[in-house]
Amino acid sequence: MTDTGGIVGQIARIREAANLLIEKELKARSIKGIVPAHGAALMFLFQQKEPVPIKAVVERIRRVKSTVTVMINTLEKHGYVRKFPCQTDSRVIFVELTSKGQKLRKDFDAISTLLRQKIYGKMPVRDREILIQLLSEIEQNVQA
Amino acid sequence: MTDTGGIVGQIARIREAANLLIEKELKARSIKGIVPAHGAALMFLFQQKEPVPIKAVVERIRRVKSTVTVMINTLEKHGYVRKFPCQTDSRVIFVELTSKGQKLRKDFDAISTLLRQKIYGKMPVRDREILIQLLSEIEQNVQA
DNA sequence: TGACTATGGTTCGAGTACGAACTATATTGT
DNA sequence: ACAATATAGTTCGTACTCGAACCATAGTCA
Repeated sequence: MTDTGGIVGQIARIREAANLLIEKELKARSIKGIVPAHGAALMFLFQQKEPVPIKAVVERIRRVKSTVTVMINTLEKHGYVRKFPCQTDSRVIFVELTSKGQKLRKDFDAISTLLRQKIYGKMPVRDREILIQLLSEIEQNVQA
Repeated sequence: MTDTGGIVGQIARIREAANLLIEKELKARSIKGIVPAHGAALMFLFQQKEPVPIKAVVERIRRVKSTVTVMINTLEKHGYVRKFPCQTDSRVIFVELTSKGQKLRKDFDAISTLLRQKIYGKMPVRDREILIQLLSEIEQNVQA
């Protein structure tokens, strides 16, 4: 976030404001122990029918495995997920949502929707499409 | 970062890629102990002719004072800034760049320019303006 | 089979980040 | 002048995040 005036600063500010809004909504719903950083992991777990290895989470959420280890532990400590070792390969540990974790789903969907509504406001659909398109372009550029 | 597919996820990814690029450039220049998060504080200090109270940094960089305290300490430990107490009001601590800190300026400007070039790539100026405009719009929306 | 390597997770150290509690010094109001 | 309050910074506890080192276990290959 080097250029306060530039586009990178702008993007950083938007992201922070979005996170703030998410935190506010979580608090409003009395959801304890969850922060925006958990979003990607929970989203991924919502989609799973079966327990998944921690490795699978690592691959999906673009975080280093040491980060995922402690994140899963935090989630476990708060009772949202459960961990247990794989029987056939004792190196792997499976994770799954508890019923308490499953219950987060509706709130997450609601918060996502709310966030999108708030962020776009009254922006016409045409402009939204243009914005997404231009963002895709710079996403490609910056990752290349 | 709840919606991986949505605009918030996209923005989060762009920001992360930008930070990665900054870190890569810092490493390429053998600059040690500096991370993207320091950017805003350094940028602010570059603009000052005189030492400034820590309070001033807090107000500028949108970080809580406890965060700034430790950040300044880290910067000090690495020799980029110096701290000393105010003579007239002994509650306040002044900060200023050391000569080592001053030397970062050119690198920061260079990295900022590089980042902007990379992020925009070959995008026409007209599109850049539209993008900034639309981002300003959602920045307003999300902060409201 | 037995050594070497690859893989899955955890641990550690350092840094960002926050909020709450705390210290010390100023300022204000009576 | 003194009590109450405001202000400036620090400290503490918790969590994310990374990279490096570390442990097991699994797989390979000679």
